[in-house]
Amino acid sequence: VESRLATIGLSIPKLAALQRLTDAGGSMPLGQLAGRLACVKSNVTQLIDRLETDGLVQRSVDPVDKRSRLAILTEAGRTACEEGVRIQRTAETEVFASLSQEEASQLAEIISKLAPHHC
Amino acid sequence: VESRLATIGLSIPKLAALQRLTDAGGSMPLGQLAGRLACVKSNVTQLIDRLETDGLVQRSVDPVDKRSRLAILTEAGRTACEEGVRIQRTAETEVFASLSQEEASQLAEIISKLAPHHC
DNA sequence: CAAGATTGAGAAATCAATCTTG
DNA sequence: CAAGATTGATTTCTCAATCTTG
Repeated sequence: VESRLATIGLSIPKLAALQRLTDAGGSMPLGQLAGRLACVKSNVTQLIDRLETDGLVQRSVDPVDKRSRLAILTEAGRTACEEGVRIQRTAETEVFASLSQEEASQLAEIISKLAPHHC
Repeated sequence: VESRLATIGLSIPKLAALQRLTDAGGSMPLGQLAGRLACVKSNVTQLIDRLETDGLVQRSVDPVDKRSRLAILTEAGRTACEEGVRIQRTAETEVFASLSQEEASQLAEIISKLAPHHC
């Protein structure tokens, strides 16, 4: 997955951030993004630094609360996200093709018990 | 797991390296260690750098092949490994206690299909 | 030249400390 | 003061390039 994403300049953490922004309609405060990505705020600060360098995201002061910064998807960011998701889906399909439908259900049930906070 | 290991100055990668060295009787060439840890050689170089700083491992030239360096467990390294394994086992037992015996078997079967190379 | 290891650069993640704003 | 974000330091990991020895 990683090597294929790299061909379009993305990585798993970068794509995850772009997806959360897309889910939220294109922008989100950095703190909220940290919550969605299940990581620490300083991590998001640096991740957005890199995405901003890539031209996929822009920062802007939150008009409502001036302490907060919004991460905003650019047009290039939107495009990269769509292409990244396509690559990701293809790779996932290949990996899980080795499981039967019943095994997939069992796995889902087991994961929900091992990691209840992520479901 | 990580926070508990941190109380004795270890981390998951550090403990993994100490365990592989213990398995091998106390010493191993760095390249071979990289194979066992399923990572790249440069990664092991740095990991052993830190373990050497901690006094848990020592480097030595391989008498057989002078290109190769051996990572050798110190007494402190052996002790830290034992204590780390104890901490790890306790934590794992707690996590998997939420699964039934049948679910544990199903998980083992599923993992063997998803990651055949690691079994 | 190959194989073992190291170095340098960069991505990713965490923590503690700090700065700004509410 | 508390909340949002950033900075600096450290760990971990990868890759490409290099050095040494076989």
